[in-house]
Amino acid sequence: MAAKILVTSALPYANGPLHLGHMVEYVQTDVLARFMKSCGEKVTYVCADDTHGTPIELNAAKEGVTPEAFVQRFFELHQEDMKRFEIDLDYFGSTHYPENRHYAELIYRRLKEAGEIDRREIEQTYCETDRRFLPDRFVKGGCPNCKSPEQYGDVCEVCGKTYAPTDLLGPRCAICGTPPVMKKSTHLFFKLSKHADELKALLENGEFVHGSVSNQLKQFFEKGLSDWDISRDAPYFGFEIPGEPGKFFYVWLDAPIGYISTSELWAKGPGKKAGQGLSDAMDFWAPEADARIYHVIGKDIVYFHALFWPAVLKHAGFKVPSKILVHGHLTVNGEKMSKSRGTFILAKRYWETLDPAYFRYFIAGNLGPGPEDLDLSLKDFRLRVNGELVNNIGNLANRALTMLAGPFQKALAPPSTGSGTGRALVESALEKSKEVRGAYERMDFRAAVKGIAEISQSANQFLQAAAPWNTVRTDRTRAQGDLSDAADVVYLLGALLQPIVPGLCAKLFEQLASRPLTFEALQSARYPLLDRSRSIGNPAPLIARMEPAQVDELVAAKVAEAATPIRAAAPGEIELDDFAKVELKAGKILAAERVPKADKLLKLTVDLGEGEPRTIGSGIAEYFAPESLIGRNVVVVANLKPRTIRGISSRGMILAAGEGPEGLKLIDPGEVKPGTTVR
RNA sequence: CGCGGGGUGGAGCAGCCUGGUAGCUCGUCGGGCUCAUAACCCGAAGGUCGCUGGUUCAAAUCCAGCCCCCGCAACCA
Repeated sequence: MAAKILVTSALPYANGPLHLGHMVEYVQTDVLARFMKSCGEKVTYVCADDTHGTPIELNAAKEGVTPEAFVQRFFELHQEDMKRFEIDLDYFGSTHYPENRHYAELIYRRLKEAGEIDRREIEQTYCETDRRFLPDRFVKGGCPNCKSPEQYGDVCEVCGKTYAPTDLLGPRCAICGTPPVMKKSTHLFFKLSKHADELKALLENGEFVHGSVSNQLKQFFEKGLSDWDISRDAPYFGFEIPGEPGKFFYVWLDAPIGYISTSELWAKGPGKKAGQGLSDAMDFWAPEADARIYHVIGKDIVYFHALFWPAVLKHAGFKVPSKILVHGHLTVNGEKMSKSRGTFILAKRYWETLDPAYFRYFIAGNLGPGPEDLDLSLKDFRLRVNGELVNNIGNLANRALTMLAGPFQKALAPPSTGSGTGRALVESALEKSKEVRGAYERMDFRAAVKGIAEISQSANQFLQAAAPWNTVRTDRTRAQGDLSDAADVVYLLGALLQPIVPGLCAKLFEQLASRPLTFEALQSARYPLLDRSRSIGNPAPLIARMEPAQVDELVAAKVAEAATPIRAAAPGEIELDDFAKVELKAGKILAAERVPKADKLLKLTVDLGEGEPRTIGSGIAEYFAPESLIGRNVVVVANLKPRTIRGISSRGMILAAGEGPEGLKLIDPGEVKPGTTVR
């Protein structure tokens, strides 16, 4: 192993709160970092907020605050969530810190000196009203391929065709609606295309990424790598490029540089651990540094981390990461997290409702070494965590320790005084713990958890066979010996589980009145593990069972929350006049059809007695078959400001009641003439 | 013919590289036990390993073809 290890999680974008999908990544990284620390490695785990780019700049402007102030709010929230989930970060920084500017400029300068930067004039869409160049996603128009309206400038969501924003039919600025013009601008490019061969070689190296990820990346080489545009024109929230007034570093250039600047802030900061003697980031990042760098990321950003990033680092004279650990995305109840289903679970909502130890255990228990998605099926979640962590492991500790505490006044027995099989139990558990360690080492946490659960089960079986609750009446020495051997296994489990559920293990060690057992100590550990001349502490249940109602609250709470914006927008009481502003009319649905590629949206044609029927978009496709709606009488908010949703110009809103998957009921005014005012 | 991942008892997964009794956890059913968090332990039922064909003494495993699901793109007035 190298002298130092730097572990990172991907930097969360500072324009929203964290959700459970983010937490999967931080849990995974944290388990890895804690495991390596337990092995005695010098590990530093850093993360930071990613603060730059057009979306943040625009969102801040929308709220009338500076981007700095906008970003600061999430900086606090993100750290709170991390802390609640027991993510043991050594440092949490920001890509807007001066240190990050320093490294962004340094890397740029070195790339430039090495001849890696190309200057090219390109033509881009530009909005004269907003006086800004428009990123692809900020231009809307008709798809040049299938003619679907209201598509973004990079890809058609209906037919899947990719194109340039200039190809759009009737393009408009997504911010103000003005048709953009083409305008020339000089941009800076990193000559990525030169480096295809060395990147290919990097991917072939089996350690860098998981096999299925390198397979996925191979397609980029087949298409040929393009040079990478690393500059953006003002206005932009980011760092201005030295010597290039009005040009800023593209957010994806300076975001990963946050890994470097944050590691430096850790090295120099007050949070620095004693005795590690680092002066700055180059102790990790110099090519010759005796260090390993691990990035943990989601599968959505592999392209940046496995291609651009190593090439930039290498040619700027930095160390290339040792490994990119890619995880899949989190689904809830088998589906993508969804706000309308209430399964878009914010981290805060979770920790307000449930102990993060459950989540950490479950996620670790499902994370393999590859980038597969993992599902938080709420029922499985409860059953599995209750069954393994609470009933098997937690109860093992409790049954062994309470009996030692009672009849034996917390005294442990000398080794090998039990029924004779206890020593074998501990020794086989120690043997098994090597497999667990191996699973951790190859980052297969699922296999590690499985091994841990098996050890716990074997100890439960041992107790069941030894039955100290019987032998205590006939052979106290034997009973105490057996219980002490079981306590040894509990102690071992504490070491094995510590990376996953650190808080619970801290309690466990306290109950054993023993110092935390580490993987490092385990290397040379032999029976007996506990100092048998000592007494244990006060046993108590380590973790409570999850009740169905608690788990349901995760989702139920979210359904209420999703509805909140509507309620919050309204004052507690309204005047009659306010209500009078709402024009409710009875309508009859004449036609209903699905909107391609939108699984929640139906396009309805509704007769409101106006001669011309209206088109109304409604997010009810999950609840109603289009055919079943035809002819239905509904209540429509008729004077709602028109809005375009996925290419449909929606003029009105259908009223319906009901929450969750059980169903949604349309409000039916009965058989009245379309256009009748509802009052 | 875009690319990648996957299809194994009700659920989630392992096994496949290096062919040879199909395994684990949860759930279900039955029994045991009672120290412990209404728990713990044991046993049973349940699978033509997506389909078709091929190689082989032998295929979940190797080969060919096909089918299906998921992601790379979103939506929720």
